[in-house]
Amino acid sequence: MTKLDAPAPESASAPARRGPPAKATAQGNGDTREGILDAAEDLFSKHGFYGVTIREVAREAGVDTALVHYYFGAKRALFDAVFLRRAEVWNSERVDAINRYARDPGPDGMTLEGLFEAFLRPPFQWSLKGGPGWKHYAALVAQTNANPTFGGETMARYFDPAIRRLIELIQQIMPDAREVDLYWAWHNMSGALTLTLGETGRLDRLSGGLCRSGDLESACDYMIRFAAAGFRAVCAPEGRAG
Amino acid sequence: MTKLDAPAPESASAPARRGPPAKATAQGNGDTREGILDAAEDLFSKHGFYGVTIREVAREAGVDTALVHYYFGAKRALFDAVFLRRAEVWNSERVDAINRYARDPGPDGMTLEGLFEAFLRPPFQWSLKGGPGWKHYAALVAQTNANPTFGGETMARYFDPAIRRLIELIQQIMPDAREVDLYWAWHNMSGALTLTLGETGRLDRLSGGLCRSGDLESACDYMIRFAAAGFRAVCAPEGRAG
DNA sequence: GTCTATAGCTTGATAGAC
DNA sequence: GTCTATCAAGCTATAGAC
Repeated sequence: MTKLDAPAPESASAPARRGPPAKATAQGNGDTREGILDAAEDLFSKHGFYGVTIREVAREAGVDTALVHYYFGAKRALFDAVFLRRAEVWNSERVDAINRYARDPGPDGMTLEGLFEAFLRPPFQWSLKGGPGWKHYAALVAQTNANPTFGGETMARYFDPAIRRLIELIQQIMPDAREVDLYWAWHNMSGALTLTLGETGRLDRLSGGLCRSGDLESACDYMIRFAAAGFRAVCAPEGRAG
Repeated sequence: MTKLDAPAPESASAPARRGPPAKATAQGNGDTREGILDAAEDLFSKHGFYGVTIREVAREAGVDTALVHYYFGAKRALFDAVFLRRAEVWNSERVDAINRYARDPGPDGMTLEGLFEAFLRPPFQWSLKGGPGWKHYAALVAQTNANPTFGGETMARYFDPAIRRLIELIQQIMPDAREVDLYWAWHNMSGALTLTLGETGRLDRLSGGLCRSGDLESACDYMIRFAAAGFRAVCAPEGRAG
């Protein structure tokens, strides 16, 4: 069982490593570190933590296995480093977007569609236009969110505050909504978001090519309309609000 | 890369194994075989294919590792056997349910809510009351659906026909809906279903205990209302139908 | 910083006694 | 059918030269 238990995630007060730099230093070769993270991000997103070996990461990064340990220590620390690298920008950007929208929603005031547009578009845009790293990261987040073992603390620390802020703003639009309904509605939306960002290709096959998993522009448009209607149905029955 | 490539799934024309029984034989001890499948199902659903070792499966099943290979051959074949065991009953039951509903929808005719109730309730009920094996299986399906590498062929073979039948019946309710819209709407609903059946516990933490992942009765109720409204918004804009 | 070399262990799978 | 015993290969991680 030992191996299957989730290895201890990066702890706040951990010594973490022996001597090497936790981040790229001024004189040090930051490219090597970033290259290892890129390779690990790619592989972890496709095969999961246990489906990737340090050797494969090293090979894809074009470095030696010892170097991976030199920079990141244990394998789990490498995973956490991958996950953390983009977590903050990912979430701060969409929180900024909904806060901007709340400040200046336009003449008609805030709508669920407008709010979701602000909240969802950034991750979709990163995935589409941020380069392959961001696409891999999106898939990694999707996979991690669907897995109870990994990233529990990290997901909660970085992602939950963003979601809570979103729900606060939804409450401004639907002041009579019950909180429990809001969370369940979010859960439905979150599942859709997760599956979409994974780009598994299942929809392509199911639809006989009619839909493409990679068409994230469409996916985002559909999700906004689908979720807004879903929230209204679940949180504002009998025309209470919304 | 070799290890990471998806091992060949159970092929239709494969010899598969050397001598041992592919299924429980009359005189053979079917309990052992089933016990191995139960253990593997549990572990795979929690840690994924690469996160589980044959030794752990054997230990949890209370048998020797050699016996696992005796019954199932390679590790991937064991995974496929786990996945296949409940796939047919899982899907045939929900297809039967929607077909029954389509034949006798009640006085008001078919509704999206009624159809989704018929389609969604069976897997939720299995997960709630079918014993731990069914709960593990639900989580395994959820995880597999979200992963591009595994179960591609198996998922398509057993699950896609059921979904296509569901979409056919939705088309009877919303005859003017465009097919592409129906598939994208399904995709949103599928993501919610997947995340819910995984019971990851993320929602419990996010909501501060207000919602419980294990409360599948509520989860199903919410999903039906959320998805029905979502389908209408996406597939029947401007009150075309539905 | 980057490498070679290797320790120390675990893995999937098999051979063969019973 | 079930076990013991074992193999070859692969793994993470480290020590130490440069």
